[in-house]
Amino acid sequence: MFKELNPLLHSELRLAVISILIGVEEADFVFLRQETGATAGNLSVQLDKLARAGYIEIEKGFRGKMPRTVCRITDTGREAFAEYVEALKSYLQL
Amino acid sequence: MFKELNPLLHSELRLAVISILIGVEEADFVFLRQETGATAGNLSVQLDKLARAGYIEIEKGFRGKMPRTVCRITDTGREAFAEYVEALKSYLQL
DNA sequence: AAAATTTGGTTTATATTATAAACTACTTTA
DNA sequence: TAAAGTAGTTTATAATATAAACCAAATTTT
Repeated sequence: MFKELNPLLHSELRLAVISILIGVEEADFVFLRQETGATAGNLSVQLDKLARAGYIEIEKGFRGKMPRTVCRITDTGREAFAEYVEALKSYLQL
Repeated sequence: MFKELNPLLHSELRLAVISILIGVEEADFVFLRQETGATAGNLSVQLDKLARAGYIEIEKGFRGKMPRTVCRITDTGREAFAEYVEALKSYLQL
């Protein structure tokens, strides 16, 4: 009846991050922070969880002299998101 | 950009319960347990949270000699669910 | 050129949540 | 009448989300 909701995606902030990354080539920490309104600490933790799950790739570099963390969604992440949306539909009758 | 997700509804089991109750006149504890696959303890706790929020009504009675807990969604609950679904759409681009 | 502030984060502590395990009270069956 | 089942509740524990505190380097201010 109800499909299981991937707990890694069933989280407001992580879902927002994935939702952003789905639509763009890449996004950096500052941008994600602005778009989601999250605190830096929270964002840092949640990005790490997504990366450990293999749903996103995180690349740390520099823009000029300032550190810059760039995120990209992976194929695994894209798949997981699609499944999550399918599962949700069983709850929302969309 | 992203709408806030009502944390009371953004929970797998509570969402399943509301999803069931949206579609029926009423449902009892045993039925909800079967449909959701939840443990009795978990269901009991989550039903209580939904009731305290005014999202469902709980009526305790008897069927013959056995206790029977019947649940019904309220207008408040229906509204909250509709808003939750709308909010979700901002994450899922549905 | 120090000192203070800002930027871009990470780590750690805390509060909340979800969940299962343990328990209660009563009923049915052997 | 003892054992097992039914219908739940309460409590303990583990997992989670989140913010607060922190850090290092860069930039700005005085």
